[in-house]
Amino acid sequence: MHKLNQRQREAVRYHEGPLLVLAGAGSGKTGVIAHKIVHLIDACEVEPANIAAITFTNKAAREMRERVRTLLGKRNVKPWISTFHTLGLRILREEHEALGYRRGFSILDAGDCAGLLADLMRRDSPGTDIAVPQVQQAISAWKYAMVPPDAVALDAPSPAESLAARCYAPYCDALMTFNAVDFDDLIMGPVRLLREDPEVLERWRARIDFMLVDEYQDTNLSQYELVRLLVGEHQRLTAVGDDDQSIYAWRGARPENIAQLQTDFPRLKVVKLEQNYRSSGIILKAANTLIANNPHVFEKKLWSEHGFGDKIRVVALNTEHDETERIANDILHRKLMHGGGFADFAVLLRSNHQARLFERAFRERDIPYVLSGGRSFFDYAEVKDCVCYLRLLANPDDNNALLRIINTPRRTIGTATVKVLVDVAAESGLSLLETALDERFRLRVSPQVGRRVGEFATWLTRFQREHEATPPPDAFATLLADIGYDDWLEQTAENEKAAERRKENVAELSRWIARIYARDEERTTADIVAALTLFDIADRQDDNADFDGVALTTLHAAKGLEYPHVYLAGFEENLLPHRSSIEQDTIEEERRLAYVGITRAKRSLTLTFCRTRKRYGQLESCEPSRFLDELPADELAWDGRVTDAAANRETGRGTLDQLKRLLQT
DNA sequence: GAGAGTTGAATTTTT
DNA sequence: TTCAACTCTC
Repeated sequence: MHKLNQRQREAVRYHEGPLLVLAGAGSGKTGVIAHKIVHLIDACEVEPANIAAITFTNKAAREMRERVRTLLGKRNVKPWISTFHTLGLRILREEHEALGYRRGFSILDAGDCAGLLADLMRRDSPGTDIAVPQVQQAISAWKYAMVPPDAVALDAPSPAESLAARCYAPYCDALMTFNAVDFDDLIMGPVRLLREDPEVLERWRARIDFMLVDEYQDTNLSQYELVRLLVGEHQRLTAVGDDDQSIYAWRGARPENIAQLQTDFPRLKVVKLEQNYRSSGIILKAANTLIANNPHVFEKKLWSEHGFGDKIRVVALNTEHDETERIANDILHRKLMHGGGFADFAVLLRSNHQARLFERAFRERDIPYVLSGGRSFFDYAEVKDCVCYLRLLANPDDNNALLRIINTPRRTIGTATVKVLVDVAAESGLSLLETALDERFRLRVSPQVGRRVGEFATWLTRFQREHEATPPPDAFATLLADIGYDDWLEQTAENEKAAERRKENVAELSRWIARIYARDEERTTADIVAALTLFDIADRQDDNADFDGVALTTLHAAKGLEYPHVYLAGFEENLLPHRSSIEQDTIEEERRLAYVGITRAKRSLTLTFCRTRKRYGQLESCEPSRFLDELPADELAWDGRVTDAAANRETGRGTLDQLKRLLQT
């Protein structure tokens, strides 16, 4: 506690009513939340289990848990620290019956849902050129805005939206029959229930004495609603956020939820954390000046006790090729001059495709790097297969899972057979697994086919029954042996190396299952599959946590991280701000994105832009970002022949005018 | 079930 | 331009 500054202490100690902590970048907010949890336990005698601290990502939750554990020392108490979705799952698990779900319901990830939707879209409009993600996003948007299928207008202006509207209800119905939920349902379901059932609402309110919400500016409508409902009249809520770091509006985040707090909680107290412990004075000045161009409900200005530091370098390059070379060489040069590791450097990008050139430049120079994003563990086919088997064990109605594995490993059950199975299931109202053993299905296929499908269904049903009481890790091992999965991986892999990798993935999954089971909170197969799905093995990336490489990451993925030396590449119009944001007039969010990028830097910041860049294989001329003009000119050190961004733009405009005039005459 | 050919996307992405 | 994903065919 003595390590905290006065504002931080105030935020920790105040618990009498609703509190909003406006935590600027690098102001130590995780520490504040962690200290507050401990303060509530120690000084306010709140029951640890009745404290709910909610984050957005598993990573944030893990960090929070670790901080709290360090502060608590040897004491073994467990405040509830989880993501929004895990909180939703916790409620749904206990209340699933009220919402019409059966035991062991499945959680479908985005990929599963996309497949399901693609199917529904094909059925509605064969040969449509509307992309699945578009429809998926529209439906997701309705869900997190709490708009039910029957409230959606079918005659939407755009074809994509009206297709989404037509698919919305069937999509929800399909999930219901599969006894499955998607990620949005994990929030929406509990909200619906808490709204409709006062008794359930009371029960959950009684279980939560104090709520803390991290990254509050990222909450969407249904998440805010969940918080509001659970907090109830006693209003013991601490929301921590920064409206200037809201960069997820495009996926439903409502930075206005921050201002909304004042309306919904008139007694709201506001504490601003403005002391920054990360960056040099010049970097903060740049950040402050830039973000001052956005409208604000609460004014905020970062300051620090660090020195003023080096000026911000602005480098103009001719091509994007020059840009990557320049940055790569610069990193090598600096490392040589000042020592330190590669991990002290980060190249921040607006979009993923910018990364490719950097990868090449880094490889040419043997610069180790870590790329953000990338493939998830669960994208591997073999991992998906295994998870589907587990899902099916927990939830025999999970048709989606059954379709994936009915012929994996090969059981000579082809598409034609599956189609008959699906048709009969639709007619009879049975699940696919039940249909497989049903007379009506057998009459429609040849005896051999009927026997093959029947064998599989019988085996699965029996396995399920016999292993109901088996610890899931053991059941999984037996299952793999029964289906001869390792053999199949070997047979189908292109080479030995690939086979080894795939088998290792399965082995790793087994280890995860064992590890989750050992946590003692998740006992059933359904619990474990849910944990796997919501978890996404983010910890894998942490394996490389001590890997010494340059961070090559998007601005979005860099949020919450910090680096001594930051390069912001592509500081150009049409890239930052992005072209589509200019078109859609969402410049403010782009400005916040630039702000997030700038505030990642501790000691040095370099902004680069190119005069030309290839787009769709065509050379286009570029202008420096308008945000360059919004930075304090005195603190910029220009490198390259261009000395003034505004002047540069003027000349560009002048030439354009001349061209226009030429064309007119 | 593999290989060739075609088509489409290039803004951000966690759960 | 370039790559990935999907489709079609044998």
